[in-house]
Amino acid sequence: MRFSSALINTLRETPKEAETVAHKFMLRACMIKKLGAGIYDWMPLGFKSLQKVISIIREEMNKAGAQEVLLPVLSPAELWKETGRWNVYGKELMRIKDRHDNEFALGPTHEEVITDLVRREVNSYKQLPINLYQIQGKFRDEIRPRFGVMRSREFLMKDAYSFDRDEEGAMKSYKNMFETYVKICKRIGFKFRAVEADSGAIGGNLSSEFMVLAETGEDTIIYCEQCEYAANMEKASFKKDPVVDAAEEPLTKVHTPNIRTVEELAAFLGKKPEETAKTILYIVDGKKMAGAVIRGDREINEVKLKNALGASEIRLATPEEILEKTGAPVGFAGPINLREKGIRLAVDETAAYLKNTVTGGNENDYHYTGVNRGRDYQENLIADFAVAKKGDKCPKCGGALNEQKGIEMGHVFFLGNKYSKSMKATYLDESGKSKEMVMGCYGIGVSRVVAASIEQNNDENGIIWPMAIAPYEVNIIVVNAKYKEGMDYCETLYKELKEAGIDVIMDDRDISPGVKFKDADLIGFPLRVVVGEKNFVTGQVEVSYRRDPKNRIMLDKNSVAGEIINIVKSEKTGNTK
RNA sequence: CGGGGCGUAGCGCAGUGGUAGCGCGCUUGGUUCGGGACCAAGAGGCCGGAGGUUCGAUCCCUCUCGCCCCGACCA
Repeated sequence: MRFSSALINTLRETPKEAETVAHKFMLRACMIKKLGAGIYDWMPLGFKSLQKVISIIREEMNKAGAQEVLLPVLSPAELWKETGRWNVYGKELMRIKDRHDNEFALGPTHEEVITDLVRREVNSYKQLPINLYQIQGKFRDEIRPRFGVMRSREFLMKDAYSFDRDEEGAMKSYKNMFETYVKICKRIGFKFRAVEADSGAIGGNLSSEFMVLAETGEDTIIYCEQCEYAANMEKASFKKDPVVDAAEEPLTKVHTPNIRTVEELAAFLGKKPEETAKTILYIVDGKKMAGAVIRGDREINEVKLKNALGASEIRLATPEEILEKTGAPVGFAGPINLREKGIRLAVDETAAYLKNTVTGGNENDYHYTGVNRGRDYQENLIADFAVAKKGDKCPKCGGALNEQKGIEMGHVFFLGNKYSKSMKATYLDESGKSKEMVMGCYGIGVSRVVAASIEQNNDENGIIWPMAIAPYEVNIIVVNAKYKEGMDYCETLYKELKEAGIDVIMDDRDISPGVKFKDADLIGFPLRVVVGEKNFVTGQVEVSYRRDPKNRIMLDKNSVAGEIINIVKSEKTGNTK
């Protein structure tokens, strides 16, 4: 490509909407243009990178034995009603009606559609296992689209679905995809980490997220400094403190006027926050109230709590609801006599074994001391729903846990029979018996991958593309387009590289050299060839890496093509230095 | 959904009750040519939309649409 004819309008100033590094540079480098909130045009330069990501994913998926399909974006509401997700998926599901008032969803993911396809086409154990995937635009009506292409309402996704005869086979498929994702991340050049994750609206009970490590990531990863344990904060657990054995004290009601927070309460009673237990009231699935008891110094992880309660949605109860149901204002809820008021009681492991703790009295201005579970109150369930944080102990080895931010580029799920059951996706085994297929599903946010890569590879001047997904691998800069000998040489070099299969762009624009250098840095082509008159008259041409701009290598003009071809080929096959 | 903010040229911004400017970018000509050069001449705007007040509105008022940020976290 000649720069002079490419649609690359770089911007000197950052459009004000951009927050993150990747978003800023993608806009300035003319990779994407905004059409609306969370809706973007992919410009030629951005699309080239996107296509390279697509190619890598496609190659690895094919190598893993998956078959590519293309499913419709538009899917009938009936399919979603069959699995119940028409309601469960919530407002994030984009819904439309046709002229006959029939309802449709714009696919945010395709479990229903693929399961429907497979139940119609696959009937025999001989056809299993099978793994089908597609690369396609997905639609999600995000609460708040953000960071450009990182969280947008329409985005490109690779989604794959595996169908197996049994759990054992499905686990093999899952591991196969896990390994494939590792390969994809490595080829793209990510610094990443695979972590245990919550399954969210997709379902299933085993899942791993592939996190690209970056400060601007929206997810927090909890990992162990000593062993392999790593989990999304939504899922992460930690080793609980040992149970302290102490003689049970009598239950005592204490007047605690205007004492509402744990800090106030602990100070008032001369105790530490971890010697108290707080009770937080939730509304489960929009109807019933539930109480969650946790140690005073701990925070509730609502994702874990929601799972423990078997709920699809929970929210904090309002002060009015609390007063009406418990008879006490906010700040005085406690587990004692709560179940008698028809409130389900979940107790976190941090609070379950506390001896002689302090809780709310369910009465204005009163708390209890000397509270012991079993003697003073009975729970519906004990579970782990506390937030794990930096400094906690690893649940596997007891080592110190630490935190870091990450961008979720992919997610693999072991689904089990969630969809095959509700949608009756069955096959006949050797004995003619009908059995449910066991499924897995595997997603990669393809457009997000491009942004995540930039987030991980940049400096103050712009993007630093890894060779594998750079829009162009090499940029040839003619310092002065009117210098005929230099220009002629560049033309020859350009053709030679192109013929050798190198993705090359030549900046042949008749503008001052500073602009060309600035654009080269901003867009971030991995390799730069500079042909300037002063060097060229002595037969020298300068080559440099974007990632190491100060290191300029002077080459004989006749050896440039060969060198470049070697560098690009070796970097693309993963031999990066 | 709650709170805050912003809509004026492609991008970044000024501005005024009498229908608009600046910088960058763009076009043309010329001089430059190794880190966003210079001179000259140009093109480009229903001042987000609708209604109202007014002799007159981009400006004041009302509504609306769009966009951005923060929050939707606790006893």
